[in-house]
Amino acid sequence: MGKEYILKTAASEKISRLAYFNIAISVDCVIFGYEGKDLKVLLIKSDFKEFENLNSLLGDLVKPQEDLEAASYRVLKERTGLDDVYLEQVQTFGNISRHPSGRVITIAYYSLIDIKSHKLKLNHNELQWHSVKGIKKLAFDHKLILDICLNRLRQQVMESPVVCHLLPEKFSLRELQELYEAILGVELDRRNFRKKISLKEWLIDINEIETDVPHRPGKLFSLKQNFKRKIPIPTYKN
Amino acid sequence: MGKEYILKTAASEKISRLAYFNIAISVDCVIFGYEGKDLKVLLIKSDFKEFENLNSLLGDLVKPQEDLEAASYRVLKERTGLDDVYLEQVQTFGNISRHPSGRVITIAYYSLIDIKSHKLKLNHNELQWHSVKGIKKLAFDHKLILDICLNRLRQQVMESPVVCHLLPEKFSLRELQELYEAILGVELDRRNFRKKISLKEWLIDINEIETDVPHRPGKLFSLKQNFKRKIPIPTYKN
DNA sequence: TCAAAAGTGTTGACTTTACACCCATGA
DNA sequence: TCATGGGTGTAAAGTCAACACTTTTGA
Repeated sequence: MGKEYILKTAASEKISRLAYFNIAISVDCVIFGYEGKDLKVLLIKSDFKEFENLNSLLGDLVKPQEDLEAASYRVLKERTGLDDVYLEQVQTFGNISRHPSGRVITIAYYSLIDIKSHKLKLNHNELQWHSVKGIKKLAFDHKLILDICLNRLRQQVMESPVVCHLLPEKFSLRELQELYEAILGVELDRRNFRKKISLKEWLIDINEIETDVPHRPGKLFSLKQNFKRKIPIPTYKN
Repeated sequence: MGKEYILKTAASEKISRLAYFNIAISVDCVIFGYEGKDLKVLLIKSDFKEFENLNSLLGDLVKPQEDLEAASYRVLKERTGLDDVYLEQVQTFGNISRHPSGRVITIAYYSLIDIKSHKLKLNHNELQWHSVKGIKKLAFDHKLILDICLNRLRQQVMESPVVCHLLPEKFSLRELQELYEAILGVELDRRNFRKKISLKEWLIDINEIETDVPHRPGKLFSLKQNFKRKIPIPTYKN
């Protein structure tokens, strides 16, 4: 059609986009932990009057010069003091009415941390671990975000050893099995579970055994180095 | 710690967030099609001087009052004239340097459309179908986005019948198998493929047969109604 | 009658599940 | 010596992969 196509330049685009500059971007982190055979999530009491007495996920606005992952890491670091954490992007939520103070699009990440070995600075009692099972209602659309992240975690459990990040560095196969059972909400057969795990070759036998258990101690394992942290995303070359 | 927590209200938040209002949001659609036993993607010649002579995905900025899915549908509608399209969010890309004109975070969707039965209004020759196989380089980080969407599509192929949206309403099992082969890049055994598909119970036998084929015509099938469009996401109640 | 694809079952290999006993340790 | 979980193998069921011939249609 007769329309002329004039090439834009970065500079001209910058100007024409001003009309769109009233959307805010945040990240929300579904921080999973595991303790007492129970999958937990770290929540904070909402500081929004609209959601008084409800908990919410941990999140923050993304800074103009900050990558999305960096923002998530910052939230984790600020809230838990941890920086060696498994983190994965799950989904972006952007309904126009999801936030009472205006248009806020949020990119949801889940992360997996070991509650016990990193005693995190729960710097005030409004920040606490909650059993995932017991959570009925959260501020904003955070219950939906939690549910979707939990689904993602469940999908990943059998395909990748990421869930080991919920356990201490060294763990027994029993602990790992209990973790799987907590995430999936099913009971697993011990022999079959061990067989399956050993076939995957995710773990190394570190030649140590449990201590302080009131029964025969089990062998301890560690996640192989190459499975730690995120599977690298394909790098981008142009 | 001694810090006082004052409840925010929507109104006070709105003001304090002004500092963040210089990030733009876009959606990019990886529009897959299928023709001549080849998986294709709809690309447009980039109108950015920085990417002269490169193609890019179809996308647009999200309007302040527009849901993310709505923005993707709008892009599809504007570019293809279609509005009954399968659409799925894949991932969000937000590296600070991914766009030459400033901070643009993009939410990538893939969509599946049937090239033949909806002759789309390719309103100028800068908008064209390209074989996915032959694409080496695209504008921005669009090659990365394409690769990740293609991976997602490949994952979905065996778990869900969404790929049928790439075929006409009525199709033969041969056509479906060829589509699977094109997406996965492998050859499949005809008997095993048919067995597997019939076990899934995704299709209904509509009691029609192919016409205009120079050989014995095959039976035609249709995707069962409940598998059309997106699997509904869990609704959110608070 | 030829060319082309439709339609259809069986076998062996492999994977998954169900299941039970003896062992090592701490209390 | 008891209670607790550690550690291990096998058989049956189910799933997956490989493979070939007859049928139907149009040209």
